[in-house]
Amino acid sequence: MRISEVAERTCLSVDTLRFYEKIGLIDPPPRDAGGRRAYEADVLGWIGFLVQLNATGMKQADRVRYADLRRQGAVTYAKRREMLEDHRTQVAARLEALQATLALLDRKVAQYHALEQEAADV
Amino acid sequence: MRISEVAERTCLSVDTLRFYEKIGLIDPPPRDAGGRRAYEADVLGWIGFLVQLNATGMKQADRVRYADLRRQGAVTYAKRREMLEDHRTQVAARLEALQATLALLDRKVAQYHALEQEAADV
DNA sequence: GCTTGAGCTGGAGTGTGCTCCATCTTCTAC
DNA sequence: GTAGAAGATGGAGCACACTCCAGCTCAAGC
Repeated sequence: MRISEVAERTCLSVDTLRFYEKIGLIDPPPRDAGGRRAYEADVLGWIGFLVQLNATGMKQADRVRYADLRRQGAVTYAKRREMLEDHRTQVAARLEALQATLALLDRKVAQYHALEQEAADV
Repeated sequence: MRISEVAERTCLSVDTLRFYEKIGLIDPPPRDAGGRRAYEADVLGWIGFLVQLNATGMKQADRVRYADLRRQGAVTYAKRREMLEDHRTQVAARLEALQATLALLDRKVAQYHALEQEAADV
């Protein structure tokens, strides 16, 4: 798979993929005869997971650390599990905050509806 | 209330409060005899709401816009309600994404537990 | 064989949202 | 009345996570 195809399938840009490789999030893929990156299909799952970690607020430095641990294989299972458990805690907290804000927004919207009605009644 | 007290109560820094004032998120408060900001207590609720909007991903430019509308009074009720409804939609989407990731993290953690167990059994 | 487009590299630039700094004034406590 | 903390201002600097650029190579189609 060429880099443009990976970009399309992951909804990342070509530049971002090269950037992720540069900082160690993605392993350098093999190259074709012309020196171009030739990705294996299985990179898509990994990138998808990275995107999800990113979207849920895991910092780049931590994602790099996780990628490093993954590269080291089975001996880092426990450390990787701990990282994911920590992140889980963060995500759960953010989830609660988001739910609280959702409720607040609903109250505010209802308030504005009432105020608009009042103004219209005058 | 002096700026340090507002900072403490809102968990924002003094610098951030002055920055928020500069970009129009907070109205310039009256000053005391020595030229220092003397905040009214009711600013705390507003700042708390701003913090919540920020924490749930509303952009600074949009918060500034909301603050501007608020400053204009009752004639902007409908616009403000629309902004909050739009943000509600965003928050709901992020909530779903977070829930999906939470489930994924749980699966991954369970997988790692199993893998660690396997490794220990060898 | 020439054009066009994709890809390559190293490095500079960008937007967001603060955060820090130098320098000055003012208040409080001793 | 002096030291030291807190506050003020304008502007520079920073961290994060990309994003873009110049200048080059390579491959495929006409």
